[in-house]
Amino acid sequence: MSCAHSYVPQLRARGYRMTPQRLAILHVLHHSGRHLSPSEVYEQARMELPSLTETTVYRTLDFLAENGLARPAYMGSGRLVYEIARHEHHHLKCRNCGHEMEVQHDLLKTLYRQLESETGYRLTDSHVTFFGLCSDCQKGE
Amino acid sequence: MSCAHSYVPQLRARGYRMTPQRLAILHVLHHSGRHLSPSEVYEQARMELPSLTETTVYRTLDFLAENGLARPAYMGSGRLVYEIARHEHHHLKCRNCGHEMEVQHDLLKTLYRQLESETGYRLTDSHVTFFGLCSDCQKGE
DNA sequence: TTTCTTATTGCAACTTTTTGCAATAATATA
DNA sequence: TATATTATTGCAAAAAGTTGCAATAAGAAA
Repeated sequence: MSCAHSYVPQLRARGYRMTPQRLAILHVLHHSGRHLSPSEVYEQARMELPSLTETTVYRTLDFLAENGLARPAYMGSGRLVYEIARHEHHHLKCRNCGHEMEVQHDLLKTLYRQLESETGYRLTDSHVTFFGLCSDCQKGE
Repeated sequence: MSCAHSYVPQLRARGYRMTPQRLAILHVLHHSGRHLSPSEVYEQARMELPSLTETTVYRTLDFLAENGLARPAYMGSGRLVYEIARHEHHHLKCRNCGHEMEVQHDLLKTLYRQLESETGYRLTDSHVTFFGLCSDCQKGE
């Protein structure tokens, strides 16, 4: 029934369990394909699993992010949103119309290397969201 | 008394007013020199201005950020923290010991240009925080 | 100085997110 | 299949952050 079953092995491998709650939440993220806020996830997942609680949604999203199945992002609302994890990427969002596009992580590789050699840090991850005006909104100025 | 008076012209120029609340909050940010959470700002600013409310702290921090006097950052706690605005910069934080260092914005200039030419966007700003292991914590692995 | 305009604040109610803990249930093992 | 282990959930309460609106006060103008 739910394509979300395909995530079971990834959890098992780390010693975690698949549950109806996680299944429902993964299912919602997987099919939406876009960024969802915790309350959007809650509303949608509740249709499949009415007993689901908000507490569990918050904890599960955090858990999925921690384990690489979901990606958290700050998209400028001041609140964290989540999407299903695919390839590693970042976001570029228009301050005017809200249009979003993905920025491939490869574009940051050079910067990562540069930072590592300058600081001695070994980089593991980052929170990156760029803001600007998309080409359409630039015309309308 | 408060060095924060030096911020008055920046507000006036934009048609805003200086108030005891803003003065107290700017003073706290200015002297701490590090990232503070809204509740830390509240606690400290209240010593100067006991009548200050939390609502005002949230609104003022947002206002100062909006007007370039403070800089907001997501430092991995999931919550927004603020520091007084100096030059434009980003942050690099150790996932292990929490040590933070600044990343000069110049380092991102090339990336900005590259993004602009590839996407057609005109970049205005970004939320950027890098995470990794500092050199000390790498040794201890 | 006094008056006027409106930016700003405080209050109270509300929404969002987090936390501790006891109860539950997913899986390994017998 | 039954039992044991412990990851996971739900509940209730707390903490963090937001919003609408009437009252206040900063600064411009008279």
